Amino acid sequence: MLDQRFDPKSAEGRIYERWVEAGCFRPSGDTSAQAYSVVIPPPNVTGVLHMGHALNNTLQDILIRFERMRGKNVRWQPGTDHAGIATQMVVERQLAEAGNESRASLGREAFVDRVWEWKEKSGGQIIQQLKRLGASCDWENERFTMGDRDNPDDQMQEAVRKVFVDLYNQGLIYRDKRLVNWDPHFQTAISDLEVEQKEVQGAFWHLRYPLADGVTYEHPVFDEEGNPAGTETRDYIVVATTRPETMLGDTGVAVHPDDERYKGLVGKFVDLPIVNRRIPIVADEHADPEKGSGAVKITPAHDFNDFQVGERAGLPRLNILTHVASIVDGAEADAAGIPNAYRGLDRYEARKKIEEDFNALGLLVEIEKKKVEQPFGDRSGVVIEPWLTDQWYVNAEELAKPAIAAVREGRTKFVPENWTKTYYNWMDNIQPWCISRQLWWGHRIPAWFGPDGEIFVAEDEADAKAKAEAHYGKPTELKQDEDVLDTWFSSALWPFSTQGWPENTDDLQTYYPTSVLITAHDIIFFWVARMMMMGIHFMDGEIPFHDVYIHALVLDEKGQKMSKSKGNAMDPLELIDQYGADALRFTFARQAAQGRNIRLSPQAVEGYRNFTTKLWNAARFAEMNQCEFGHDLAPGDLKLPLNRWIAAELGKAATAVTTALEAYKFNEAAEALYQFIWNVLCDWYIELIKPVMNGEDEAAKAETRKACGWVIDQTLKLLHPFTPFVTEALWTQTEQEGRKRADFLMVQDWPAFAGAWADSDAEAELQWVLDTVSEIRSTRAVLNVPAGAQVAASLIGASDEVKGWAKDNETPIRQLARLSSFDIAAEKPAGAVTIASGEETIALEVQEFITLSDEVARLDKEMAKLSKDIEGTEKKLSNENFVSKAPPEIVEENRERITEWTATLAKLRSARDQLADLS
RNA sequence: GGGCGAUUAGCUCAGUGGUAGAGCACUGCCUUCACACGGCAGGGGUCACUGGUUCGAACCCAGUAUCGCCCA
Repeated sequence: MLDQRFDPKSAEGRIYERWVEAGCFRPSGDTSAQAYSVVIPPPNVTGVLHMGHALNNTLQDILIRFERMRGKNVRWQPGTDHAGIATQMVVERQLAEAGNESRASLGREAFVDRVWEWKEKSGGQIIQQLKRLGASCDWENERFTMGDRDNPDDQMQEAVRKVFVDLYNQGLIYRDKRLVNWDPHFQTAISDLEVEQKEVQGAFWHLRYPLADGVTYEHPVFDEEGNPAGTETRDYIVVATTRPETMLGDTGVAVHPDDERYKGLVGKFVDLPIVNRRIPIVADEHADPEKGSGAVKITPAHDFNDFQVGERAGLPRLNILTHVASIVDGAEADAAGIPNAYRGLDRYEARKKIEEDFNALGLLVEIEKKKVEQPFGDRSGVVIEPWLTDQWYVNAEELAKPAIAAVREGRTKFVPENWTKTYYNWMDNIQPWCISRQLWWGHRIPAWFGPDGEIFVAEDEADAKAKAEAHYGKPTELKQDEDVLDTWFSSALWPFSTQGWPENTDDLQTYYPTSVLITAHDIIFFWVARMMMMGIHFMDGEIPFHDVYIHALVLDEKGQKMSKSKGNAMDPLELIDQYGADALRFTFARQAAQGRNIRLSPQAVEGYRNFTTKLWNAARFAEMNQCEFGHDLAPGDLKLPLNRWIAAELGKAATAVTTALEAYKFNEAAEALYQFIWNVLCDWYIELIKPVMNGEDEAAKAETRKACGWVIDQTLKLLHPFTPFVTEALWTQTEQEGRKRADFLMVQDWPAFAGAWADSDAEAELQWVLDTVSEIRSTRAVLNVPAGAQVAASLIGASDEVKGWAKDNETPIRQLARLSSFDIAAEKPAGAVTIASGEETIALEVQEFITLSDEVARLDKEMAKLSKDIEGTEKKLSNENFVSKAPPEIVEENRERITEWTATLAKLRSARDQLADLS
């Protein structure tokens, strides 16, 4: 006997264990079956499960379970990425807390050992959390982007080395000195995507730069109202900057070529104050005449725009900052002519001093407070410095070409389709990808330097040495590059490295390309773009995934992004504790409409928990009524219209779910199931079979027990991808003597009925029963007939077919509508209230319970509505254009409506007239 | 500045050309033998606005407004 309700807390873990033990998550390995593969977007090894993960993995699991049940050879590839900065951060913090030890004091090797230890012990928490969600990943094939600690020949590492070496040999990886986003806190380069532009309170410093060589010019001036007031002679030019300290590195001033004010100054020079550097005034369109004075200082070594201006104008690049963002000292400072007072100052101290010194020199025009955009490191939270360094780059532009083409040609499709634009937009403007990081945790770059700086790129040191010997003509000492690769460099290989590449394994053959990548839009650049580039390049032009499904972001109830700092983050694990994983999953599915974000509220989750309870109780009812589970049924097996009808409804639901899932319309699939289970199966079918179960007709009982058990079995299958735990629990617990469940629900065959159970006769009959019951109930309620009162009813003017339906369904109708009798009559009993619908009439003998005014109101209201509907439809039909141009079936439909409504209206009017007589 | 999206019931949202829907909330009734995490019945909407296309528009087109996200 089933408990009164499902207890997720005690059941979920146990069920999951049983699946794992039975190896249910393994690919079937059936090579005759179609392969279906998905790689998990590998979560960060330091990560904990947040709502985004929960949604992402729920959707993946729904598809995975669905396709597994459809008999495909399914691999859901799990794993984590090694998250260079994040992981290094965690371990450094631990070291500091534990014994005030630093990364530097420990040394590289020992530090990396510590990171591995941390990873073994506490890394990958999120993997355990995914299991609580019910994720049916192929855990036995779990991968880590750093591979295996104890095995330097590990294939995950080999893949990274091979990709690097190959791309280098193909000229697609190179070393270059460019501006990078430098994180002065972590002292490494970071990617554009790890930089967040944030608006903060800042200022524009308006500075006077004196013109060199005694040059002067006429500058327009304005009066207090802002009207032109002639010109004044100036021997200086004003520049505005948000970062005054960078003036130490200025090597030019730019004005717009069309700016009349400064036309005469182009080609002249400025004496840069403080450093006394003579720098040119150049014309460049980067200068915006509308902004500030229209003249901008150019610091090519410390600003991305200025870098380009400098390149166009041939300006030198002067570095003035160290790796911790203080002003340079020593030879570099000598070369740049930086005064001693500035050397070694932190960037913000330098800013203050520049301000003071300009003020003292009378060269500070004003400090204009305003909001400015500043780049921040997303992990360090400090302001990023554009910094000139030697780094390794991937020629992303070249790799992007086939990746763009693959989408243009439809070989990879975005769902919803509008994300292709975002993809193109980024890919079309892609910048060289800086792949080196000044970290210790990561894949060490397989490049060695000779004493003269000659570079030898090779998969291992021996190979590099051999190359060096060939180059120098003798064995030569080499030094490996200190840097590691961007984490995303290895993640980009995920769809093929996880399947055994560079070996041409069976897995690779079978599971690449993957079927679909499921991710959120904010990761298109990180994931999709990079995997596309690497996948196509290294897999002979074969795309890494056929579809890319972009799902919503999960927002809080107010529609705001969840974040720790805002304090509005909901913990998926807490919701799972409270309502069960199934409830959370179903909530996601139900709300995952394409192209729209999800606002999550605990109340919604509670509602779907109630839904699972509803299902549970339906099964409980079936069990209490000796329904038979665990058997097959064919369309001819059912004779009773009631059972044929529910089978037909089930068939429709199954088709709806299948079609929706095939199109990634999770919300439609969930909706179809919700409607079927609650509003059809529970609200009607179970209520309708109660009289059968309590009745005397043993044959009907036997068939209904079979039908009901079978329908619930099929329903469990259909619902399983969405709510795996409660459905599996029901599957197990409804196992009956003599009908053992052959296997877990999760490995059952997906119900694929096509139209086999469609049954228009049964559907018409039951639809009539449902309508009849609803109309009687509604009339009773409107007329305030006491809920418990049993009233006599009769059916008048029905066709023979309807009379037959009425007779066959007399008992259920009586029970559901609370009738003492339901007879077929020739005419309305005196005083009875009538329900008019088309040709037939139902008379309710409720005189003793009702007031005349209620009945008058009921009839008037219905007549008013009908009249309005008729009027509208008549108007439509009187329009010649409508009749001639609209499809005939639509016209016909409208004509039929009029006929039916008119008949009903006439009956209502007659009932109303009789009432008027009574009063 | 560029791109994308949203605007439908009190709230959260479905609905891509043919009589406006769901969940929650709300109102009334019901301790009916699966379920009060429940049942039955109800109330509630100029589908943001303005034009256009069409026999017919929440839906297609153009524009406006407001809000959001991404990129520069």
